[in-house]
Order: sequence, then C-alpha cells, then structure tokens
Amino acid sequence: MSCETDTIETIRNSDQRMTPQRLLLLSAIRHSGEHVTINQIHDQVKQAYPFINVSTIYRNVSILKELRLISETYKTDGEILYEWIGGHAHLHMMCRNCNEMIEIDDKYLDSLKQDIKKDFGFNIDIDHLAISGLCDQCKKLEQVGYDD
Amino acid sequence: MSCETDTIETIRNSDQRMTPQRLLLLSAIRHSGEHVTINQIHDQVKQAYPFINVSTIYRNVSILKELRLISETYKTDGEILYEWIGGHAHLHMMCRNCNEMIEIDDKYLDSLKQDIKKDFGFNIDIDHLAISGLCDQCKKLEQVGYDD
DNA sequence: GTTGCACCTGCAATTTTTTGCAATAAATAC
DNA sequence: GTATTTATTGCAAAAAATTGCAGGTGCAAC
Repeated sequence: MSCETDTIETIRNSDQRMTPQRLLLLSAIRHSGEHVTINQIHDQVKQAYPFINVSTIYRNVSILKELRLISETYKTDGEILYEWIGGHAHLHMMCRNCNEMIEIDDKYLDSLKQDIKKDFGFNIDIDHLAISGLCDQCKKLEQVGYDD
Repeated sequence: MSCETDTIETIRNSDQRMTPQRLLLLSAIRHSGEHVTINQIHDQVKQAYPFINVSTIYRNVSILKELRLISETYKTDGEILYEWIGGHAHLHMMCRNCNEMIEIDDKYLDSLKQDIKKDFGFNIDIDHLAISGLCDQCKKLEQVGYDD
C-alpha cells in the first residue's frame, strides 16, 4: 500500500501521469517474480487489458527506469531483465557457459564502492549490472578439458 | 604481428575460417580506437569493402565475442560497445546523468573477485560491464538541487 | 463540474537486429 | 594443382525495437 502511494507520488512529482496502463504495468513488474522481460510484462498486462501495445510497454519501462523505480539488468546473453527496486539490492552474476544466474548481496560491493568513491569521486549504483564469469562447475569442467 | 597470428590461430582452432571480411572487421575493431559500435565497425569496413552486409558484422561480432577476442559492453544508455581484448583490462563506469564514461583499472576488482570466488566459487570476468552511477560533478549538482 | 494543457496511448511507419537460404569460398586431403 | 567438405557470405525476409502523430485522457485550476 505505502509503496504504491510512494510510486504514484514519484510519478506525479515528475510531471507524469498515472494511467490505467501504467498501473497495470507497475503491478505486473511487482508481482511477476523477481526478473521479467519486456515480453513477459506485455503478456501479463494483456491478460487484464488485451489492447495494450508493446510500444506502451517499452515507453513506460523506459520512464520507470529513469525514475529509478525499476532496474534494468543486461544478462550476458543479451536478454534484458526488469525488476522492481525497493526490495533488497543485489548483484547478478551470470555464468557465461551455462547461463546460470546467481544473486549476491550487495554488501560485497561495499569495498569497491568506497575505493572508487575515494579515488574517482564516482558513486556506484548497486543495481543494473549482471557480472559475467564462470560458475564453479563450469570452471572445473574447463580445467579438466570437457569444455566446448 | 604476433597478436594477429594469435588471433588467426584462435579462430582456426575453433573450426572457423579467416575470411577477408572477418579480417577487415578485426582490423576495424583493433584500430578504430577503444570502443566502437556495430555501425562504426560497419562504416569502417565499408571503406575497404563497400559490399559488406550489416548481418555479416552482427554475426562476426557475435562469434568474436564468444571466442573472447573482443569484449561487449552495455552502456547504461543502451548503446553497445565493442572493444579489442588484449590491451589492459579495465572497468567502465558510466554516469547515469551526463553519460560520461570513466575507465578504471581492473585492480580495483581484485578484492571483490577474491571474495566472490571464496564464497560462491564464481569466477568474475573483468570485462563486459559498464557500471552505472553518478560522477562527482553530477552528484554535487544533485545535492545542491540543480538536478533534473 | 468544466476547461485547458501537456502527457499518454494505439496505430502505423521506420529503424534496427536476426534469421533462412542458395551461392561462394576457405581449409584440408589428395 | 583439383576435389571435397563445410563454414561463411549477401541478399531478402522476418522479427524486434523505436518513433511520429493524431486523438484521448489525467489532473490541476477554476
């Protein structure tokens, strides 16, 4: 409830309007689990309002992203995921071999954030990035030589 | 010279062929400065061979990416940049307000890499990500209230 | 409630990226 | 050198993402 009031507040405060479409889209992102794609959002909203156009989804996602109400994460395979911000911030790590995605608490970034802040004055956002790498299992396979 | 031999070697070893188009594309990425987009690569190659098709660029970039000969970086404004790997590895940080991009030596990631390795067995690649945040200047503006 | 303005939406058109396929050409073996 | 195999290319078509615009609509002021 309170978060919804906050959301509406945020949108109103930035010269934007709360339309039924936008409300459905917000709700879809909020309730469709952690990470959703544009198409998943579209499908979800269509269930309540079948006439919604994809371009509306794209445009709204872009606006919500700028307002920092949702986060955008580029997976290392190119897929883009959206996620409601407000819960726990976390890092995404994606294995470049098996595409498994691990979520890691953002406390791991604390030290990096401090260093960068101190040396460059740059203030890192915790969200947005999926770090690419190799998970334990795939690393082992690579070493043994069973890799592609 | 040696890196070119290495490159050809890498490509041959993975059941792929060294075509003139691929050679031009490699050279374009290598010599067009640090970061280039698909279109910049295409334009560059067209100067030497005007008949090259964009799809060839897309497909080759994708292959070279998988072979880890080039890195792919998603800027926080959506633009995708490609870069020759082989020089110094570095992090990209991009200000979400002014879009300025700062390059930071990857030594800053050492500690994070170790922690993640220890706790999750996940092996982070240094490349690939542009970290989003606010540069010093934009942060100050935000605090003073001159922000959008 | 009514009005006015700026934002939003859906549609259509455009641009960007991906895919299917026949022809081409690189690499290997002879 | 020639033949064989198979990845690669260019083109065209498809799919995905973006943009322009005219009409619709939220919402604030009255």
